[in-house]
Amino acid sequence: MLTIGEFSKISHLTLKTLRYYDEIGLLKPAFIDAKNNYRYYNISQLETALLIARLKSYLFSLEEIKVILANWEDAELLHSKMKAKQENLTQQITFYSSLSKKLKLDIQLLEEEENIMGYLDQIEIKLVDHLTYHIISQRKQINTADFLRHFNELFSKILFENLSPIAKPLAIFHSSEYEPENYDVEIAIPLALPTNKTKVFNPGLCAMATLIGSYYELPSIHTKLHVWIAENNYKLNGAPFEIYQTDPYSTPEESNIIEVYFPIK
Amino acid sequence: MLTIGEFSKISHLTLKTLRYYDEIGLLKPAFIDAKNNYRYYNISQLETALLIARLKSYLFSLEEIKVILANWEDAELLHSKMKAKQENLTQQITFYSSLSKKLKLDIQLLEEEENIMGYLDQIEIKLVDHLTYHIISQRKQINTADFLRHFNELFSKILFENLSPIAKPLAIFHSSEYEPENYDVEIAIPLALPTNKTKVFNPGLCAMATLIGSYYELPSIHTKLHVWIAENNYKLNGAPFEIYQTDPYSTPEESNIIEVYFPIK
DNA sequence: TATTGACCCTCCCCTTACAGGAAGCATTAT
DNA sequence: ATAATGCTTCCTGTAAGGGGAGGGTCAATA
Repeated sequence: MLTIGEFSKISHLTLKTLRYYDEIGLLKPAFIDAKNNYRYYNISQLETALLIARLKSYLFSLEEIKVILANWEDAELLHSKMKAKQENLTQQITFYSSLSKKLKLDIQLLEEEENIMGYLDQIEIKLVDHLTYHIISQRKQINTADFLRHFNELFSKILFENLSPIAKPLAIFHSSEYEPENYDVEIAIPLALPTNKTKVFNPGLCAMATLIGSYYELPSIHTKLHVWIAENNYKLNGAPFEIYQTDPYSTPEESNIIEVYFPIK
Repeated sequence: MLTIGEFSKISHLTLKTLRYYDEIGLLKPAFIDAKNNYRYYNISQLETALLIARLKSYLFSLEEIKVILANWEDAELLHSKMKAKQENLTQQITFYSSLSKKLKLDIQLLEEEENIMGYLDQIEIKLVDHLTYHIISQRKQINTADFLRHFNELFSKILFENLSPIAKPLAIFHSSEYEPENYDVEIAIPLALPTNKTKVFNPGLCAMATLIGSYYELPSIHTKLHVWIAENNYKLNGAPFEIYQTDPYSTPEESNIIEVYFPIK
């Protein structure tokens, strides 16, 4: 039997860590003296501690490690978890690599003594008096991560019912705040002929900017439009919407073209 | 002036986030109505929000971003921070890559139906009745991260005073628990002749195992030794120590050779 | 045997960057 | 007038412990 101090010394886990592992049930001491609450560990628990440390070094969470330990006999589980973790790691690596690239570009900009926010000045704004469309649409509260899925849902419906779109698809944003997991969005497709399922979409005068690239630049476009609207003494007049000029499903992220409209007066 | 909801919609920052940024002083609304505490933002603050989001995407902490914003005129500061962050990122990438490699090896082991802890069985333990040394030593509370630095300190002292080592350097561990930032370690070098600065080091009978590879395998060695000592009915008899057969400074981590000794009886 | 120093315990607060929700005003639309 | 939004503050929770306070225990020494 080892005291917690001895166990700590051998396993290279701090006292705090050992007590915490006890608390969350990851590594409970083999024996606890009832009268003074001293923790005592078995020699064999040292190997469990090693295993935990190894899994932790692979960035498993303690919760995951607990599950793995509880099913230690199940080699298949361990195997799949490790496979998943490696997949995870490679994703992290590609994520960091692309970040590193972007950062490098910004550093270059800085070294050429340009402002890193300079790209904002590249965004052009046009006034558009928009056409009237007959649209078929679905309005929903969605998670922004599932946006594409909902898009495709409507697409297949159109195809299935043999309706013919007359213009690119669009999305209208009704949310009154930014809530990425519960976004009030209306996905719509303009049709050539009005039916009992279509409605009229007539936003009137709009300020428009074109976004080329990843969706994550969207706040820049919105900001730019709002600054422009304020500077030119217009007022917002209805829900903003976007028209997708390229298929967001098959187009690589960086060459997406999205037109962003704000109805104004 | 924009209400918090409008600002949220444009900037794609949630209400929670905006209130939090206000709280920590990262992005304070331009105006707060004193009678109802409503927050109102300037249009120009949208660009600040964009900047914050951009820096955040580069994994700067909010605290770092605050510093950068406070010194926005200082282009040199921004440049150095970004350089540092990129250095940081490349380190992360190499770290994840090496992790991924190790993980891959373990997955292979699993697929060959071997236990991933099997390496423990490879560790051989020998009984050694150790020689007596005259050592010159320094005992200190150190941070394990600075271990090598302290080692070199003693080395240069030896060189400077023209003393001749007779055996490899060693370290004796007196800590009663594992405390990586405050580790009670005695670094020692055996000398040929006793002087008034040396003392006798005579650990007696020891169990010994050799660690080849990175320091982070040390808990395995300790565990193995303790299991062995318990199984063979010995008892610990003094502070464990390590003898460095290779120069930890110039040897690549994975081919380090360290002998780990536990005095026993 | 008394004491001292080492060792152990529990409990509470702190960390990051918010999310979730409750309870209660304020404003706006119908 | 009423209802629906919108805004506020306040509390709790997250992962994996670290830091420290305050107090009980153990083993070796005087």
